[in-house]
Amino acid sequence: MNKSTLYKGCLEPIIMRLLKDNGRMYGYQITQMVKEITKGELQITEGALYPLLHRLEEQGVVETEMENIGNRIRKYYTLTKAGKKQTSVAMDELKMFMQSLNLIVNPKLA
Amino acid sequence: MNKSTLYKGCLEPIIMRLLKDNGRMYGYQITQMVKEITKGELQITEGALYPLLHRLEEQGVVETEMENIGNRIRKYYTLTKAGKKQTSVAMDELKMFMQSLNLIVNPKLA
DNA sequence: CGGGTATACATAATTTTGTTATGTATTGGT
DNA sequence: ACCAATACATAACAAAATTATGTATACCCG
Repeated sequence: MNKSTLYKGCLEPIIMRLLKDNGRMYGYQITQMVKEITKGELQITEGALYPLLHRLEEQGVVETEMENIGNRIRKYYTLTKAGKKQTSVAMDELKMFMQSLNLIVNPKLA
Repeated sequence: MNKSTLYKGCLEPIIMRLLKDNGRMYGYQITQMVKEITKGELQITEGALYPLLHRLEEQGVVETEMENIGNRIRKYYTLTKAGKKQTSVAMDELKMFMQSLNLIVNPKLA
């Protein structure tokens, strides 16, 4: 009965959205921002995030830059041009989905 | 790029919600009602629905009755008492999740 | 009357995707 | 010295959906 499983399927568009808004982000930063924005409701696990980011890179949705912060490495992700287009589409779909969810959860509005 | 994959993880609460609203439903009816309510946006596949219903029955969330319609059989599902309680919890979680999604997709409201 | 579509169930093989666990390594506070 | 936070990564596993398939009745159309 773990509520966190709800976002299965939505994780990808969520990440894409954050990247679109913030331009350039690294993985850990994404997990923290999601936690912050949702007041701790959504917690993205690293085991879900990193493989997803790698997949998006393979697909040409994002591109990466490494940056050294002191002796520590950060891997920054940015949406490619194609990735931005895909994000727009994904956002439309996500919004439609949210409306659909709403219609089901809130049938009185029908 | 199938938008339908978005509801992965939300299917169970969606079904529970419909059962709570409509009292007694059969599988095919559920697929049709979801399609109708969401104007064709959400299409639940049978391969996802039936195993889910069976799981819910095993877990004591729903109980079933067979009914003969002509020569055809319908299997009706109803929430058990425990199932109704779980549905309330699931709805709270789903609403929280929807709010979280909103915060991410609609950051301007922050 | 034959064929396609809708109704209505079910399940198996496969794929996708997330959880859990683990590993490495730096940084900073106490 | 030690623990928590930062920051990456990946492997083993589990859950849950897709896709494909199967069975069977009912109904409409040409």
